[in-house]
Amino acid sequence: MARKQGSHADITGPKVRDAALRLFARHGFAAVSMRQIAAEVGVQAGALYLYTPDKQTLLFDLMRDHLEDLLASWQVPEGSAVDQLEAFCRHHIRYHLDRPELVFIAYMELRNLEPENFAVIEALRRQYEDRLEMILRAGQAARSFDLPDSKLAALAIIAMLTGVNTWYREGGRLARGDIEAIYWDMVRKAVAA
Amino acid sequence: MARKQGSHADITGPKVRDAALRLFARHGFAAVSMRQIAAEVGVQAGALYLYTPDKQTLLFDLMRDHLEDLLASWQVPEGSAVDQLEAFCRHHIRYHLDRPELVFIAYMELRNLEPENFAVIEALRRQYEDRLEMILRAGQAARSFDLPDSKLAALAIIAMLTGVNTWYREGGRLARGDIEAIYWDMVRKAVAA
DNA sequence: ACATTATCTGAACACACGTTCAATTCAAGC
DNA sequence: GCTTGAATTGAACGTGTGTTCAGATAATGT
Repeated sequence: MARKQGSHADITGPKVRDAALRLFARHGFAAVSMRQIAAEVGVQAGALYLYTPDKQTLLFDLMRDHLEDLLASWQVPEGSAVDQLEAFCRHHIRYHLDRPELVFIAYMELRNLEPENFAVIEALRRQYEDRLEMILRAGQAARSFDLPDSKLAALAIIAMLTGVNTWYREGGRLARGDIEAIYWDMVRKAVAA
Repeated sequence: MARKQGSHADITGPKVRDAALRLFARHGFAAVSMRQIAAEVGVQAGALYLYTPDKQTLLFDLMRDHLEDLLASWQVPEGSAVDQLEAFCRHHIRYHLDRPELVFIAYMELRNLEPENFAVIEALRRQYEDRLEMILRAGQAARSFDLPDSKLAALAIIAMLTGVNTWYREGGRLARGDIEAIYWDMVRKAVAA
């Protein structure tokens, strides 16, 4: 009894991705079986292989698309290095709070990637870090920032900002705008000349 | 052929923990089998159950002991809030760089803990965060620090400091003392009045 | 109305999982 | 030298794994 009403590839495909995203984020890639994903979608396990060649690719595609989307979602704006850094910080927080599951997976499941897939993801992440580091270097050249090490500062800032995802809960004590402001305030002071 | 020369419980017990630590850190709890751990120890899988009631407890014991050790390894020293914060930051980096595998597991494998075990670990982590927050509050009361939110600041600082573990490699560009100094510099400025 | 084809099922494959336990081995105590 | 008991093996238990595929189904194009 295949091809029930309204169940087409256009619908099932995204459903598979969504289910995998949700389950991987909650239980971890290794702890989730293809049968669990299939059950979440409402389909038998075999049907998943119409939408992904294997489980590994399912994970890899989620991570790659996430990072490519992150890179595409923001360009360094015109303005001073301070303005650029503020825009970066606010966008980082906003973007990450909007996609907690993707962010979580992209951080936690790196070791479950096969080497060649890992290299791709690593390169994309590096691009993102480099973008921040360029802003920091420019600000340092303009004497707006005082940093002992721009690479470390970039990594430290990203770690700090991404940390928001570990505690933020919808409807909590603070609005997103407040959080952006608080974190931007700390970053601004940390790099200040 | 049991009880080979020199193989006693005093030796095998720690070996099991060490092997589990190493393998969990490298591949993740869910991706490591009891047979792999046993092979690393040089024993059959059944023998592991002389040293742990089950796989879950093996993970939980590693995490609990790590956090209890972390809490025991440092007390808030006498001195100004600034001095206390510096001591905290330097100790945090030092302690975490010395135990990358335990730190990694304690962060990454939280979701593989059964609820009651999770609660224990969560409580220990909270204690550690609270200790930092107390320093920040004291410094704020003394007008040494200017913080919009001491709880967020504590979490942000810990996230930033722990981030060191994601990039630090033995024998790299920077010595540990340099790293401590760089991070402390950023923290100091970030919370400064 | 019929043929086509995208979509899905359900069973099977070979293997791995965590855990248990009777049987075995060997160092130590008497 | 004999008994005891801690340490370990090796096989077994039932269940689950990722993946494949022949066959069934139903919407679509003609």
